[in-house]
Amino acid sequence: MRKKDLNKEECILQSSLTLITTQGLSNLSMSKIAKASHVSPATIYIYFKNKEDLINKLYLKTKEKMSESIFTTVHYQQNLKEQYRQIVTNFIHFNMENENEFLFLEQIQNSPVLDSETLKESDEMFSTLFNLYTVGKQKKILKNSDSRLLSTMTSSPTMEYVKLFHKKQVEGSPEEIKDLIIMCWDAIAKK
Amino acid sequence: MRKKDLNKEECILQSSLTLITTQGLSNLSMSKIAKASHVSPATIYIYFKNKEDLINKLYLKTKEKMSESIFTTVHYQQNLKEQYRQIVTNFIHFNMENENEFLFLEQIQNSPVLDSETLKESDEMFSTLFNLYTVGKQKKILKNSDSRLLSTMTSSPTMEYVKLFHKKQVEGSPEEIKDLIIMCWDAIAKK
Amino acid sequence: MRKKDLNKEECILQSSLTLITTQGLSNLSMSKIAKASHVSPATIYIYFKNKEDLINKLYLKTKEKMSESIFTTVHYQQNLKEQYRQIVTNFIHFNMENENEFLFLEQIQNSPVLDSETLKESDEMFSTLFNLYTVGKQKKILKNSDSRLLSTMTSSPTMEYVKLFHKKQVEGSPEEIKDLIIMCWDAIAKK
Amino acid sequence: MRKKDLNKEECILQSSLTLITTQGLSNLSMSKIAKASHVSPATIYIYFKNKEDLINKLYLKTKEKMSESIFTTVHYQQNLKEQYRQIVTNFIHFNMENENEFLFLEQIQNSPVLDSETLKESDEMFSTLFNLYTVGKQKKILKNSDSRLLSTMTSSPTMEYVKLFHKKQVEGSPEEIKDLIIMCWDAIAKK
DNA sequence: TATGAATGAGGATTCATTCAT
DNA sequence: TATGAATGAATCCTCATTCAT
Repeated sequence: MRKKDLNKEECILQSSLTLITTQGLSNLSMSKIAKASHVSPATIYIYFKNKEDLINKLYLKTKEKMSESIFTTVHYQQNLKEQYRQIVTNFIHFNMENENEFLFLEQIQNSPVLDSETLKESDEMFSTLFNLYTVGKQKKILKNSDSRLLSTMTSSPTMEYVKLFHKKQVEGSPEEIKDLIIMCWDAIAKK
Repeated sequence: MRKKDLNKEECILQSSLTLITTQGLSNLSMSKIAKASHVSPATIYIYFKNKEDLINKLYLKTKEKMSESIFTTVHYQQNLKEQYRQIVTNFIHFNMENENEFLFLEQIQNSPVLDSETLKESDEMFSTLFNLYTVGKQKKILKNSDSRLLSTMTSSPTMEYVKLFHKKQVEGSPEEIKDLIIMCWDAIAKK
Repeated sequence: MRKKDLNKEECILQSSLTLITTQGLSNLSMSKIAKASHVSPATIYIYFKNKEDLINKLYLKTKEKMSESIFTTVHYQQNLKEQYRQIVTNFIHFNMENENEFLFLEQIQNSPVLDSETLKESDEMFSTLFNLYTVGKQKKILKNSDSRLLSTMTSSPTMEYVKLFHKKQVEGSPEEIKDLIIMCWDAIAKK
Repeated sequence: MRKKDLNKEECILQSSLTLITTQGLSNLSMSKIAKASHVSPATIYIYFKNKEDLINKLYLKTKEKMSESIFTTVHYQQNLKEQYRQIVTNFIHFNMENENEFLFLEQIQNSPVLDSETLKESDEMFSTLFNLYTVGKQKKILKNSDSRLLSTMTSSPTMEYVKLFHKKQVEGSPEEIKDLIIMCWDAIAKK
């Protein structure tokens, strides 16, 4: 008996990602995925319990890829603001360099297809960032708000910025990005 | 001859709104809307060209309702920061008091079903706010960023806050809201 | 109380004819006719019992128009062959000059929507021609076949010729037409 | 894995043929076909791209069946007139013995659902006959007309004859058929 | 007469999923 | 593991026709 072919699973996920970004989440169908992956519809069900499961796994995989890209180059011995700066910079670059992943995440973020388990796992990947907020609040560097609010204060404008970048309505220059990050920091930092 | 029944159109839109917030945009179907509106599927097509048209019109109607609620009580003779405070307060309250509308807008904001014409019309409803940003930048009160970024800097965290409110994870007290708005202002104001 | 507006009936029939020739009989719908005639769907039902009735009446009207065009200029004092020549020439010219009517008749000829009453009425319009065949057989000028066969022997190749003409695969010159008619005559004439 | 069931495809085509001849092409629907074939509507789409494709394939299959029946027993060493006689006799018999196929072809011949590719393929099946016309013209046996006209000169009256036969308005006796074929030959033969 | 609204039934097609191999 | 066939349910939408005015 053969092992599950990881390449095949990978391939299915990759095709799904592309289909979602090109045709929209609501136009995604299992048979389209099958066709795009050069695989039988039935095969997809070997790797994924159902469509919902597939999408949730794709979400997790994408978030994981992003999290790796964001956190691995951070120097945790540096001060908090500098860590923040590095992380957010990485975040912006990841989304600028991976348009497919960016478009996918944008579409899926508020979708009801993401189940709570998935959302929890996803949050855990970004616990580093949440810790940073918690510590920042303890050290009286950051405003004493709910960490989710502090988090949005950064993620939303940066995502918006990247969207403008992909629409070529914004340059994406280091200066611009620096300014953006400063703005975000100001929003969460204690005055 | 019979006249178009405005109640019927209203009813269809209302049912759609409810269905979207309870079952999700991707589970919305014309026959479900028909059933919920106690109307034949064919009747919907008298009032709306197709499903896309219906959703776009629902979006516009909702945005219009919101815009009215937000802008009508603003005192434009007051200074810019105070105007901002009033608008954002109204915005938060509208979304707290109209959970259905809030949930709908959250789901639809990044959806590809919204056509450019609709987005343009929607933007025009909020031109007041954009003018405020423009003026603020001219008066050197606000940071010199793209207005869409300044806008996101406010809308994203407030929407996030309202989400937490509906999940009963924040209080929604006047103090909390005041703090939130201050945080938003700090993010966009020149130091 | 107003009279039925004959122009309106005429207009509905005309629109139907055009719709059938441009979009095909199977794509004809009452609402399309209504739209094309600038009339309410309900209005059509004042003039026609139903869709079938409309089509049958359109068929009769078209056949009548054709029959008038074909038979009025025939000189019945002339000999049988000359009468035949005139009639067939008129038939060909009518179909060359009225492409819409030609295309309509082609589409409808073998359709089951034509009821027997309509077919009978239509046949009666062309009784002149059938008489000609009967007389011809009596006078031993024509072959002693069923008149319907003799009739087809003429109508089919001439219709085919006109089809080629409208497809611009045939000239439509008087000589060509003369040859065609000779061929038809040879097919039915006693040797 | 399962193989495509040729019987199923055959069955779908057969059901379609019957439905068309009994209820008319315009009353044909995919769900009716599904029901008549004891198959899910979705299954039809495994074998045919869509309704149009199904009809076109049914047309080709029917024409093929006819072409086989017409041409296989012809003795091509015999003279042209004799070949013609054999072919036309076969043609008439095929249509007399296969009423369903006959009625189907009559309905579909001038229908716009037949695409040009199908018509081309169909023509190629009958190239034998066209060659015969071409050779006949070269040998000065046949009139020098467009082969499509010569062809119609035979097919139309024979089809009409068969129609009368099925309506029992004509005997179908060998003598009648012989006379009919003579009439057709006279129409195309050089005098 | 004339009409726009209204509709249940049905149109073609695709869906997510399972079956049989 | 892998698959193409198979499917009932669902999709959006249009139909011919009638209603109420």
